[in-house]
Amino acid sequence: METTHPATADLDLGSILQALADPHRRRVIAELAADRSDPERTCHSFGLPVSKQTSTYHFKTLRASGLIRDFNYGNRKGIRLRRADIDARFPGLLDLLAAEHSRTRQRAETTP
Amino acid sequence: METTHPATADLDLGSILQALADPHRRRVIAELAADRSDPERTCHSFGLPVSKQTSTYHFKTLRASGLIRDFNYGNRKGIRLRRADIDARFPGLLDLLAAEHSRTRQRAETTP
DNA sequence: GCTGAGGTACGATGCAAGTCGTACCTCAGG
DNA sequence: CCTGAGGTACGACTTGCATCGTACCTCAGC
Repeated sequence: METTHPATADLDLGSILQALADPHRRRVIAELAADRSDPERTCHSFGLPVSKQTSTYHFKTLRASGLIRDFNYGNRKGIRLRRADIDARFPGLLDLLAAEHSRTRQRAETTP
Repeated sequence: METTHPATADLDLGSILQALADPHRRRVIAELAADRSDPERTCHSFGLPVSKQTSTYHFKTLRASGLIRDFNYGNRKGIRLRRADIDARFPGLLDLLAAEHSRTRQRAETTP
């Protein structure tokens, strides 16, 4: 089964902003954006407080918007941030999310 | 009647991204972001293809998210982009929207 | 070749968001 | 002091979105 990802030139700011409007999806992208090593991660490694089906839905939305690319290994799946593509089309966007992520973590540590 | 605007420190990226997820609102902010002279504009100067009530709703949403500030003159009203505040909290965000705005205009001129 | 973990497909549901109708407010200008 | 343009308040309606239940798929490892 081939998962379809939009081409770099087809990345649409509207779709991306709509994808980032959801707190869960924004958290995922912020976490990915903050890690400059861009590792391949699994869906459930983010610990989203939702069911499996909902998780699938969110990651599908992220893929359709072009923010992530996913790899299907059958019983496992890997996702990776499309950093180069996003930086090329929307420079600064990922920096914003990374900054927000570190600010959120800081607040979480300060007020336990 | 006092319209309440969030303080600069209270600007929330979630609210802002949600506000920018709507095409009409994004168009307004992109247009404002592209004009570096930051003029005070009226609501209907954007020519949104919606009714008066819906327009009120959208501008209220934009104000609540902290993207714009509005001034009530009774029978007239002015709105202005909170550029300094946004640049301070989310540097690069308005540049993204401005770039998108110019790209949209270019495409509109190329394919009439 | 079963089993189980990870993931998908389809459908249903509950709630929020965008839209508009009606009615009302506010001031500038005749 | 009317009138009209710009704007708001409240309520109703409709659509879309996030969520989950049930059922099914795919591969690794035993």
